[in-house]
Formats: sequence, C-alpha cells, structure tokens
Amino acid sequence: MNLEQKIYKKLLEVPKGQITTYGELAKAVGLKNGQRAVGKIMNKNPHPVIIPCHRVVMSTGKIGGYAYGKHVKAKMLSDEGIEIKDGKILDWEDRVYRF
DNA sequence: CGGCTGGCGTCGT
DNA sequence: TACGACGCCAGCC
Repeated sequence: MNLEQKIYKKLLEVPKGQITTYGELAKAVGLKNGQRAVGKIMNKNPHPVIIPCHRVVMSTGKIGGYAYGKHVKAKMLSDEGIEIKDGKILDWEDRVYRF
C-alpha cells in the first residue's frame, strides 16, 4: 500500500467534529518530519469528498490551506461544530484526535 | 508576530 | 534514470 493510501485510511479514522495535524498524520504513517509531504498528498487528493482533508490543520492551530480555498475548509469545519476565528481554531487542542 | 530554514514525498523536466 | 522545484507544514530566531 502506497503512502497516500495509508494517509487517507488514517485520516478516515478521525471522527466528525474532531481534527488532527499534518505532523501527527505524518507520524501516524511512519514519517517523522513529513508534514509537507502530507500536504502534497492532500493537494493531490484524488477523492475530494471522500477524504476529509479539511479535518487536518497546522500544529499552530491555524486551519492551514485547502485545494478549494481555505474559506471552504473553514466552512466545512464550522459545519461539523468546530468554531473558526480569523483562520484559527478555537480550543483546537481539545478537539485533536489522537491515533 | 513576521521571516527564514529544515525536511520529505511527488511530479515534471 | 537523475535532478530540481514545489506543496494544504513545523520550528527556531
């Protein structure tokens, strides 16, 4: 199974209403510092809707980027009950899903 | 808080 | 096949 497949699978483990970081996700698939690699994969996401890549945020608490626009990402997140303030997630540390 | 550098896989020459 | 550029970062200064 290639890397992206593993990433997608791991990401599917994140329940609705919770989030994870690129770094955590990267480590979850065996990468120590592959956050950026993960970002690349997400960007090349072949399954836009099936893969909840909007539940992945930066370790700083910001929502990070999104292939279809960060505003869309923020929208989806708030739609799942996650509040966003100026691109940052409120109490995101309490919503992070630990693998 | 803004800017610079490090590190990793994928994609396009 | 090999090399350099790039991306939805992270961390230090």
